[in-house]
Amino acid sequence: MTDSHPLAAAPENADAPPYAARLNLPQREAVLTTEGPVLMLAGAGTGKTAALTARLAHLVATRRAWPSEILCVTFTNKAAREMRERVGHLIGDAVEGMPWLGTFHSICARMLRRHAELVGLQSNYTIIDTDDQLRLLKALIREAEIDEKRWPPRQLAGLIDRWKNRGLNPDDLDEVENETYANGQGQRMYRVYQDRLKGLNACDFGDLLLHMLNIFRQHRDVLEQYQARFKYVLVDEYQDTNAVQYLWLRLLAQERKNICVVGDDDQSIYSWRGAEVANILRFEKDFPGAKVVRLEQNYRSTPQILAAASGLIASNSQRLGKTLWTELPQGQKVRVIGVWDAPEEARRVGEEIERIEREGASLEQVAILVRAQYQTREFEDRFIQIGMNYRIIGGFRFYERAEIRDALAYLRVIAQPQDDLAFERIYNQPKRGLGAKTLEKMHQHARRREMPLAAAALELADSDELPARARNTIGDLMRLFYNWREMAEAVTPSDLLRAVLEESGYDDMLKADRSAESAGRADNLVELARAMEEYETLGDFLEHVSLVMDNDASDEEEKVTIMTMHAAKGLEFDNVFLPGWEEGVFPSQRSLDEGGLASLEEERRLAYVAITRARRRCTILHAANRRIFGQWNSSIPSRFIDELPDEHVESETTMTGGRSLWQANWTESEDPFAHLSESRPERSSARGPGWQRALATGYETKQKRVPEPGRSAASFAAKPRTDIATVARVFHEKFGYGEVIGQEGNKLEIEFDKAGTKRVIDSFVKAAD
DNA sequence: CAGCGATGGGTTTTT
DNA sequence: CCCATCGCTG
Repeated sequence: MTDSHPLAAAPENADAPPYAARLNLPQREAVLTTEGPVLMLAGAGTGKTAALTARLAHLVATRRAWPSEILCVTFTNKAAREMRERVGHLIGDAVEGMPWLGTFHSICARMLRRHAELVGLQSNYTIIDTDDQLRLLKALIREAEIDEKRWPPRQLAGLIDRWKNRGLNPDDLDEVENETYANGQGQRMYRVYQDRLKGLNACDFGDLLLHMLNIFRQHRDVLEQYQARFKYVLVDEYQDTNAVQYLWLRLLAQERKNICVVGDDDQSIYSWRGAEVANILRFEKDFPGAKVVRLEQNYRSTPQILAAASGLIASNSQRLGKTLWTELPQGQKVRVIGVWDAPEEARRVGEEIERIEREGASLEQVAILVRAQYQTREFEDRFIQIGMNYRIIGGFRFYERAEIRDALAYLRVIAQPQDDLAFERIYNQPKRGLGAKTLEKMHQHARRREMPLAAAALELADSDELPARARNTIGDLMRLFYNWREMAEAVTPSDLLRAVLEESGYDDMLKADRSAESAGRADNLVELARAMEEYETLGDFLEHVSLVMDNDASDEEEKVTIMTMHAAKGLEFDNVFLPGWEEGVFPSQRSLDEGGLASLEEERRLAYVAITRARRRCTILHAANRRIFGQWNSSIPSRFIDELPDEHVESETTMTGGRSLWQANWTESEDPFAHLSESRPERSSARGPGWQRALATGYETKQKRVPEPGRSAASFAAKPRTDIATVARVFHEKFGYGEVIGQEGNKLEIEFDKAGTKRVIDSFVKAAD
């Protein structure tokens, strides 16, 4: 790169090792300052990961530390994986010897396996997820005879999480905290929950960190062992650390003080789940003499995008302050488009994407970033209609699906017979005729004999406590488990799973279920078995599944990405669309209500993150009307739009001129109320401004609206299918089963059983059998 | 024990 | 509006 900016005048240093050769001056400084505390303030797109990985490579290459002596912490598995890969490019196979590169949780889980007994666990403890956590809390709340309506389990779960995030054990709660749940029962319930987890030889996500913090605090020898081992500590996304993570890090780094943290206070968007920006703001106090390095040269975005984002974030008061600059050539102004309503917004975005696609852009380089998940629907609907490939990130994760959790529950009971939560999940799944009565009996017996549920079940199978039928069923089930445990010793985890699914009757259950989803469920289980192939032992796999497994669906096809702004952090795209910039939506009303100015500033940081995802083009949209939870709201443009510097923004609205606003864009082929008359006529009688109801109803008298002509590129591209005739039964991923009542090009008109009549692109349906 | 209607709640999300 | 969950009923 040819540097003209004085700060970037990094002399081409022939002596510089390869990993440092392409770094700019501040980056190089961050890499080469190995001793002592370093705070790297890295703005969006300034190459912080490059600096971080180079630093790691430098430490190893100069023999300052073995890979196994470096602690490198990230927040997400994805970040950890990426880091491992990039470090691998720099130092080669030595990266294999980096056991301590990972997320806070996976690193703590690994440590905790070694020291489990210090907190009353065995080393094969189970890590429970939020679903199990909730079910357990619910049971405990019932046992405590607390009104679960007034004091919902979710709330208690939230409180416990927050306490753990702050590093608080049950004994550490003060009166005020205690009072926050069920009139002073918070502390007791927290304690009961922790005790019960120990009994189950289990811990939740928060415990992984809290247990390790407790161990470090109470067992100096253990702490010293790790302090001695970790010669260098590196932390990514430091602005996202919460109190417990901060305390844990501080203990580990306080001896050698070779800690390098990387973060950006302007990108702190997770305070609502316990992250404390304060951690980054006070780093210099915690580690006196810390070297502060600012990375301010942006390599990602055009000057216009950068200026727009910088102008916006300048409205925040609480920040360390950075001045981003770039040498990239001029680009286009940030566009702000005002539309009438959400459907038009989606339509407009679709058109824009088709346009840039025609200009040769890849759909992979297009993202739509929304504030809240519900906003994705509108785009999904629209994209299905025009046949645009898209993927929605977020929502259900693979391992959160019921069938996956069922399968895992079987495996957990096999691996860890004490896991009552898992046993309870599957003892009657598939249905074996064991109901609440039997469960109650098992619980009673288990409590009396102080043994796990599965063990109690085994004993009951040999007693007269239960009716013969239930007794036999349980006996059979326990025999199965006995066999599986033996099998677990001999076969691979994935073969074991296949046997379990077959012999438990789970496969048969899915086969018998003729509903639309069951085929997909079976596929997911096949996929799960396949994912297990790479694990040697069941224990390995179970740990990975609870901590590490995420499904980044590997698609071959190019797709537009639709996701939340939160999920987009750390990513970049050539073209970014930011819909829904309206007061109440973004900034979110709820956020404002709950957190006041601090929340507004966090929303603004979110806007900053969103804009800085864009490399070349950024388009912001706002609609005048939007239906939220069935209610029509008319809205005004987000204050964030006003805060964008005028000279870098180009505004446009479809609602111009003296004509009434809605008419401006209402044509035969494209009317703003298409969605109202489309297949759900009852919608037109929805509550709403009277004039709107009147209009909608009036328009509806035309009955069959001429469907929008296929103006989308995608719909021209595909050839009509000939394998689907009118009146054929078909299945559609989203709308379910239906009957084809018309065909026009590659578009089918289908009367769905559940979803009404819709026009869809034929490639989205398959023949139903 | 399954299936139904009432009910209530509905940002952001990782691990 | 859409959904998940719940308690009641057959």
